[in-house]
Amino acid sequence: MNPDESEHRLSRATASRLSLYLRCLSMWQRDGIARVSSGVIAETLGLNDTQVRRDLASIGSLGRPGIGYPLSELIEAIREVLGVNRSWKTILVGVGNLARALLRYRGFQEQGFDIVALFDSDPAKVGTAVGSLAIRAMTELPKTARTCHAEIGILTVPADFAQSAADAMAEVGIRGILNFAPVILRLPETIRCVNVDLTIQLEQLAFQIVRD
Amino acid sequence: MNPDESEHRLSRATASRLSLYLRCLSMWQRDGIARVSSGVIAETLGLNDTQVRRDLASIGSLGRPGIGYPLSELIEAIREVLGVNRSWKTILVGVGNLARALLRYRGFQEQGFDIVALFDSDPAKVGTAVGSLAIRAMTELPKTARTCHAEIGILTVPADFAQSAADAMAEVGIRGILNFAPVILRLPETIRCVNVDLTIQLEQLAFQIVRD
DNA sequence: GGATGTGAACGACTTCACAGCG
DNA sequence: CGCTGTGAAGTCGTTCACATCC
Repeated sequence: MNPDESEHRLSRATASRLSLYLRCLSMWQRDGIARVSSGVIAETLGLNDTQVRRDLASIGSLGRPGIGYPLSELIEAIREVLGVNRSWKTILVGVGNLARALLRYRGFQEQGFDIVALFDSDPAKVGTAVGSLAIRAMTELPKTARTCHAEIGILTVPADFAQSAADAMAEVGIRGILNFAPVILRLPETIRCVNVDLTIQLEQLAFQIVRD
Repeated sequence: MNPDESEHRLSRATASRLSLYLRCLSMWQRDGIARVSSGVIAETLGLNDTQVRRDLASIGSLGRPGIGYPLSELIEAIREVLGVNRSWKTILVGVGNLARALLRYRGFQEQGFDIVALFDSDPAKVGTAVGSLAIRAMTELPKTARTCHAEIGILTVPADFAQSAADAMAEVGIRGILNFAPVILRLPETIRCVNVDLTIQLEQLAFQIVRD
């Protein structure tokens, strides 16, 4: 909005909380609520209210003293800084149970992640479909991914196939990978990667229980 | 090992990295490697080597100058502080595609997370089985969970059913919940919760791409 | 009174620099 | 020389306290 470039490059800690805010703000928007205060957000998520204000202030002065934040403007502003106020063409490699669970979940589509193609190396799966999406052979990945300008790749393959699938993605201009395989991928510096390792999450849960 | 209580209560940041170390250490163990240095671990994971040494020093002086760390002792020590050098009786509620993906993945079992019972509210599923585990009705949860002393609950139900399923878990002595539903659960202070919200992970990926 | 935004204090985490062992 | 462990310095993130505005 401002003419001056005031993108204060927000910290990763702030960015991950903005996603959380977005979750409860969207919920309240469905409930027809129009305004919200930092105190309510903090209470809901178990955070400090000053922290919420700092995070929200870092994306622009949307709040008004005594009033709070307007819900829809706030949601739009957060979606903008997170980069989800647009559509991301997404491909998925490895159509097992996990992939089917992801495809059934409508939250991705709502947040702009548009899954445009599925790939699998299992010949028995190639040619079948999940919903309205056909499963293609890995050999078709380069051409298909390039023609639909896919930028994000979801990796739901077994561990021993993950690196080669990631390499294939890297070669066709994918800019970010959401990796569910429990391996550490070697990727070019230009490609971002977020790992979802469920064993790690369970270990952290165990740690939190035993440390009490 | 020491007679004095030297549990220096490690930070959450350190704990989450210990899980990462465990991943690559286990990998190297399978490859038959016996020793490892902080530099190699740091390089593999894209971290600073001093940080790796600090983390490892915080769980005991296992390293030897000029030599490195003995792999198997290190793995055992990390598993101990994370609380995964034991078995955790685990129940799962909501047997959809995501649950089937988790059940097929053998990594949980290997790290000591022993899934002992499945529950679902869909009468069509109750009575059927996944692998060797029967799917039970939600009404059986209290008795079953108590008799097998379940301590961890995995929640893979649709969003609108998550809170009530979490309440049911809380009532039977579950100490920690791994929640895959995209909702913020209200839980007693005594119950730990780790949320795996896949939309949040995708948003963080988008953010990392656009911020470059 | 009710709520935001922010300098300043505080605390947590990371990295540097280096002593010391193998 | 290679590598660990750690005081000290530096960086980053959180919380307090309060001026300000509705």
